[in-house]
Amino acid sequence: MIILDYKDTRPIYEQVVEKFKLLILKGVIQKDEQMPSVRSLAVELSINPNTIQKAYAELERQGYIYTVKGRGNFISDSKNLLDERKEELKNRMVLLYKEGKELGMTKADFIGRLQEMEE
Amino acid sequence: MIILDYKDTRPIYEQVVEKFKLLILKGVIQKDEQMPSVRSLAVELSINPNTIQKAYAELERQGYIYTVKGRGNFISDSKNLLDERKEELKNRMVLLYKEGKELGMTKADFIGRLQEMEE
DNA sequence: TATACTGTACTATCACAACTAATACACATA
DNA sequence: TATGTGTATTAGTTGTGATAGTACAGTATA
Repeated sequence: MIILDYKDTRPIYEQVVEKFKLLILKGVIQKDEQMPSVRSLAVELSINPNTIQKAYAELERQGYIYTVKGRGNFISDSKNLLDERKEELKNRMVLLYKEGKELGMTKADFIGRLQEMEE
Repeated sequence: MIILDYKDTRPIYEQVVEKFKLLILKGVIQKDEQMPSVRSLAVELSINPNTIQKAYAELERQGYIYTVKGRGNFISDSKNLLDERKEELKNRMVLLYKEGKELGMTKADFIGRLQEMEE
């Protein structure tokens, strides 16, 4: 279901969180579907169950999944999460622009680069 | 000359590098001007000289400053560096856009947000 | 009820990075 | 020569990421 990148310098649990966030936001895994169990995913990825546990705890904290003790972890409703994520991306772009502005760049510099890409 | 943010989770030496890169690119410190000495800056920021040393080594590696043993660290010519930095910012924005595209966002979403800002 | 799944909690240990601390050495210059 | 530069080295502290092992509690089902 997910693949780890060992060249990536980020912590493993962060990668796991990131991958699942994408799968959930893109709708690949849907509302109330069951997540792989902590132990099975640990075996599949050849890492320690505690690391998966940490990733799941983070996903729950951020509202992406919910836990039912003794049964497993399940996907939350991601409608609002998707909108929040889109806002976050736009805000990060504004921060980039502000950084560029300090160096003498204009909106047109950024917009131009976007427009010259194929959609 | 610079101020550290202890709420920032990044390493101190990275913050020092970042702050000086901005000062140099913006022309606040100019070509051949002298950097504060490792020891004096360490005292000023109340951190260890080795940490400053690490930051300066990184700045030199990236071409922002040059070292004269026994005399001090001095600012390099930043003409090309500025252009490179602008390119880097535009590339980071492209990455943001690609991330958003996976979630169903369009160029217009990003461009719109930029345009509704006052210049 | 017994068994086998779930998640959760805790402790111990290892590795590594960031940072501090102290010291020593080499070069430049007034 | 004295003082201020950068550089190098070694040692120790702290925090984080990850592994390892164990134990416990809730759920489902044969």
